[in-house]
Amino acid sequence: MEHMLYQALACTAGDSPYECDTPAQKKPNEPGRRNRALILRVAAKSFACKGFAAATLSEIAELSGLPKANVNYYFHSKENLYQQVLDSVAQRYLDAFALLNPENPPPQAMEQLIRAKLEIIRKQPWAARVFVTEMMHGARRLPAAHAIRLQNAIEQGVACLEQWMAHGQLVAVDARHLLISVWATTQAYANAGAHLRAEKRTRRNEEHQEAVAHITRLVLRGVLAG
Amino acid sequence: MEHMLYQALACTAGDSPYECDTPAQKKPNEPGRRNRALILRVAAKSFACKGFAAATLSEIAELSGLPKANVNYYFHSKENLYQQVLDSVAQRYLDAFALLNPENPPPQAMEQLIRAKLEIIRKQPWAARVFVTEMMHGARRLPAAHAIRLQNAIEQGVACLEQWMAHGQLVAVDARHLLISVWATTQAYANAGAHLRAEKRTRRNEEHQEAVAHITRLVLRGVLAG
DNA sequence: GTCTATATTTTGATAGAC
DNA sequence: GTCTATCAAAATATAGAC
Repeated sequence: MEHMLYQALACTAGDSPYECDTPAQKKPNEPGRRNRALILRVAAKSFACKGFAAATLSEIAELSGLPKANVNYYFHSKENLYQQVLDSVAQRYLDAFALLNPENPPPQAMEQLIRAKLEIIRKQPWAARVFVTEMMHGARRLPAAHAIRLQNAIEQGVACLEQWMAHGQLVAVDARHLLISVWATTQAYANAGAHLRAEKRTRRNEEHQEAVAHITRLVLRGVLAG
Repeated sequence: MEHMLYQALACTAGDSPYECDTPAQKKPNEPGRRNRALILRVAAKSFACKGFAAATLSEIAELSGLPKANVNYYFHSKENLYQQVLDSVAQRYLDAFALLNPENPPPQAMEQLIRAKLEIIRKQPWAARVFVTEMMHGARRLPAAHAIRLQNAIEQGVACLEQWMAHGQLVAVDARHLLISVWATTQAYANAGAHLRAEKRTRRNEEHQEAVAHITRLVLRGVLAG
């Protein structure tokens, strides 16, 4: 049952005005190179806002300014396009969980985890939401390789928390619950902040730092030993 | 922007084996009475697992053991069926937020809120997940009356938290962040617990009490003054 | 590589017999 | 009220010209 934990680490929120994950970079390489990237960004936003089933290739093509058949030509199928969106953030999540390393002191490690997770959402808000929504629905479309690596990363994270508890560095609570709390809180905050997307970058950075501070304080005060 | 908060208070997780919200009660009233209830329960599960767009009336009808046209006859449209699922839990959520009352002492009030939220999920796990997923996607299908009442309930909750902080009963943090943390943590825990549904009821009650204790401890230790 | 036109499938909804 | 058969719309995917 432990291996089910990773499906529970998900939480998302409402849409917001159209703006893609990364600004369109105009590198006139091969002709299709730019189109692929463009479609991928538009698709991330579409899947994030509407979900896999409700999003349509027609709309993705239209918003990309390309004919519908072009999308199928580049990505072959809706399912594959979706999986490539997942691919574009999966590694970041693995790296984030890897921060829970028994070698590190708990307060810093957990703050780094929170910061890393918020950073993912700041850099790729739409793909990140697709990712957590996918986990939320059982991760059935997540390629098996990613799913297994994620399970391992999460189990290692739990083991790390339990080791800290055994060493008296954390209050002894259910490590799974604690990890869930951290995941859910960061994601929920990110979703609340997503509505502020239209504002200035400086404002967003302020919000971001504020969130790291608040979540870290809330979690660490609740669980730090001594 | 404050009124957007309620869209962020959402978090869900993976599916689990088929089992509906409430056991089928066999009251041979009017012929359609039982069918309506049956369809509603099956639909809640379907919408919860697949989302509005991916769920199909055909499958809902099949799982209900009824012909497809019967569903349309009872509920007229997919949209209306979905809204009736939302209706079946909306009031419980309003009641839960109402527990944040400045008259009450913060620790008890917040524990009651956590307990109430977990209780909703325990009684109507599928409808509850449909509800939070709906809020997560912008609450566009939530009937306007419900949406307005929810906004008010949430704003009153935030005001209550801020009043407690002003009186020094809570550490002064961003009240919105705090409410988000509580919502996200309870929902995430509930989702993690959803996988244990197949087990004995006693085990589930243990899990439930354990969750209330853990979440309350985590939140209150992090935020209680003094 | 790019795009127009189309085939195939699926779904929500209804018409009409019983 | 209940159910079979069907319609109309929409979406994925492909065929094939350029």
